[in-house]
Amino acid sequence: MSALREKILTTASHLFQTQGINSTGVDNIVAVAGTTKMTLYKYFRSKEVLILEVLEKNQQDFQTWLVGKLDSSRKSSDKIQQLFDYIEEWVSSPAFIGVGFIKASAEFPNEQDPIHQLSSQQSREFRQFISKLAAEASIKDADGLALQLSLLFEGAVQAEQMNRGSGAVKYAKKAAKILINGAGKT
Amino acid sequence: MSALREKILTTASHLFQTQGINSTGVDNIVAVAGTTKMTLYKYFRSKEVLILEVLEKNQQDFQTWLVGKLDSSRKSSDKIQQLFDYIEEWVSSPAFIGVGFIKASAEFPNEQDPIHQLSSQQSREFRQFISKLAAEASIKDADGLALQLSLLFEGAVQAEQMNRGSGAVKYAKKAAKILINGAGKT
DNA sequence: TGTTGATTATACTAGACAGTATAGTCGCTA
DNA sequence: TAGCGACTATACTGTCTAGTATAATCAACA
Repeated sequence: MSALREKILTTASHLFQTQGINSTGVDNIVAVAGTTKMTLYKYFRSKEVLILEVLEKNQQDFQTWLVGKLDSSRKSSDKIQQLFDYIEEWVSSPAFIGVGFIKASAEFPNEQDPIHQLSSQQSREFRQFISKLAAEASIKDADGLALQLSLLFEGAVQAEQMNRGSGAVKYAKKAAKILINGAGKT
Repeated sequence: MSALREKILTTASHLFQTQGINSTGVDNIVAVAGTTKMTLYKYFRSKEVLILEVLEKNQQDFQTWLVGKLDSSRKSSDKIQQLFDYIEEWVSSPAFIGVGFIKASAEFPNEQDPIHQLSSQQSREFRQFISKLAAEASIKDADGLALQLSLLFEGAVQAEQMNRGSGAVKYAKKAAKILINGAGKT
């Protein structure tokens, strides 16, 4: 894949998170990425398509990283226990700038909007991923626990973005342990 | 206070939540409110001031409603237990359209922005309110529990907005009970 | 050297948007 | 009935933005 294309994607991702999606103009993106509008529109049909691709890339990068971490776990039933350890590691890293689909669904609340639809789909998929981990750990109401953990996750990311270094993730992790240990097993 | 001023505030609040703040134009607001820009700018110096007032009104309305509900509790130590019952009632009501400061902080991520500052202040104040309830219930780490409950709250509101009727609040409530009961007392 | 493809530079269109100016309408009250 | 204040109607300015058109540059390569 073209290096310029990549550069535009990462630049857009960064600007979207730090300035907001609607507040970030195409001119702004190309200026920071060191290219021109012509090139951007060569790779992306429209700003909307760019936004969608940024969302997909972000989610894929995170999922890939997370799955890689979890695969090093010895037993699959341990994975749900370690989930928030990795989430904390990820959120605490200096490179962390937020979760795309959370911000996007807030900025595009209209349910007919393709951007909103992709956002809520990603949120759903992440919840299903957690549910799978819960099921592997023989938890009875895997979907219920997954929903609760996803609430903690989204809340923590939100809080961490609202004021950085609030320690929200640390407490989310503690809460997650309590909820996991309190969940009934099959 | 002027009825028109009130009408503009509630109309703007509704449009901000359903379409996004940045995506809602002043022309749009006055058209729906059935008035003109001249009148809007008579009551609000700028769109930014309007946004700030909408945020303040929303939070005040919610807090007033919530405090009224909680005051009917017999013992003050019961209040923290009932908090999520009322939150569920509020989120499940047809009139619910979201929480202003969550959306606003997502759309205005710049920490220097007055709108972002007000949003994060409101989030902080709500957390302190929960902390006070926790302290009244003799919970040892009141601030820690309050942070966890606020994560559940914000996560649930977010989820409920992402797809309505997902039952997120119900599971948030269950999680809250577990966390409250698991918290150490002084 | 001449051609090709990717990229740049720059200027443009068309529409949206915040905010203002000016004149007019309507109802109330003296 | 005359005046006053709240509100409307409408047109305007200036700025920003997404997206396009056109020509120029540059590097690789045959």
